[in-house]
Amino acid sequence: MPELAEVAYYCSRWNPGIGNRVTAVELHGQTRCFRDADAEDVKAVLIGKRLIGSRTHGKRMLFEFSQGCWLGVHLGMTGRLLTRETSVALEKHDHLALKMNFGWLVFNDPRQFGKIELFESEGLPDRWRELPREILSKEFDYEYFDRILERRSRAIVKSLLLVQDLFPGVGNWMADEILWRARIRPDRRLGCLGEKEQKALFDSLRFVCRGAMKYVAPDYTDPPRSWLFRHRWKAGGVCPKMGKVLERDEVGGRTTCWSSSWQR
DNA sequence: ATGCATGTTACATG
DNA sequence: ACATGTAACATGCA
Repeated sequence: MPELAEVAYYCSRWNPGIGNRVTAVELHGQTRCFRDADAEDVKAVLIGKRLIGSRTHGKRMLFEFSQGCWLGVHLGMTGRLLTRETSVALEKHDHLALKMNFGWLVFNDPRQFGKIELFESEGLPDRWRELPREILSKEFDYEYFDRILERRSRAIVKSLLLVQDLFPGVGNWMADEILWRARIRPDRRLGCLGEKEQKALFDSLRFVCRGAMKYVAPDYTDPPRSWLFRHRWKAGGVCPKMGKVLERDEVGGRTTCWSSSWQR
């Protein structure tokens, strides 16, 4: 589920913990979510620390704790963050739970494609110092975008949009939404895109990211019916522009939805 | 039972 | 070296 705006939403689910101290830690250290972290360290290090703040970058989240302690979270396919009241029991897929005075901060992930990381460093962890430009940042301008496309003429446009080092936060539904709005078929090669199409792709990329942050990030509200999003999964779903049944097939290894009469 | 899922990555292939 | 494709990861749902 979680792409750019969903990640921002889930990150904010832990806001109630900001300023509070971790009094206990429960975790399932043997699960895949701890493949890149020493579970015992996570437990030992976090107890007694105060949550200072959080940030996201694309699909990544970072929580800052006191004394130079940082918790990285990636939600994978089915991860989410939530809070639980102290009185309720933790659930099966609650792989990490931080106890605070008001309840638990919980990381839950049935499929375990998500990931927990622990960093101990004075300032921002190294991993977070050199990240690609964020799509909605001022530095992500057309010149930068053009340079990304320049040397990848053979790449399939949908696959390119999913590369996190280039377009941090874009996932499967956003990529389809972007291409639909730009009227470009997902299986096109970059090399055959015209100047106008490339410009449309850039505008659409920023539009979809901005819209996702506006609609989804605050409270997980779905985008409007004028977006492909609302139609893409329904059997017999129809293109909001053309009123014709949407196509669905695999492109670049991912299930892809597009409107063959609308996209060229 | 079968097929599929909004993610990432190691490995294979060209 | 580079670019793209595939399998694998683990679970739940229709």
